[in-house]
Amino acid sequence: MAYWLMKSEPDVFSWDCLLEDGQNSWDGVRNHTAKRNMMSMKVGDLAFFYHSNIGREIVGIMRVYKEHFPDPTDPTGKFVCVGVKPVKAVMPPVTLADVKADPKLADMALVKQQRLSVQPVTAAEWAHICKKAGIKPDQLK
DNA sequence: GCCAACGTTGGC
DNA sequence: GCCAACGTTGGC
Repeated sequence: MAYWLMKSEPDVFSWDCLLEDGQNSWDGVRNHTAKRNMMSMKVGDLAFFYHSNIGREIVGIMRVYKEHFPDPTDPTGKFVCVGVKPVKAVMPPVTLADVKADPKLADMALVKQQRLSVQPVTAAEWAHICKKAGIKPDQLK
């Protein structure tokens, strides 16, 4: 069981779009580190949905329901995507400013590797953010 | 809109 | 294989 954080610009694909669709293929990633992370994902892993650029905040939690497969939007066939489903909204959202202001979260890739769009989250970071957001582990079943 | 960080490309 | 040039991401 691993934890992740995945970024999307909300004017391209938002948390509300995911809710509306019920599920989504996380395609369009063109970075090899992000690709490696997606290839490590297992069914049942949980991920924060982060709105980059506009909002700059964690707005939801989703679950991996389909492990990596070739990204249909990649003509070179080099990149992969995973299937995700929404689990729970993070409301109010946990903002980037919140994360930066919290010493326990200072080492998050979100802060240290600004441009990485699919990144691992440690169990401690995951638990801490959920606690901030008032989300209990049994709400993520 | 600016620009820092950083990934990629291509000449050598 | 190095590195300068260039493109993209994403915070501010």
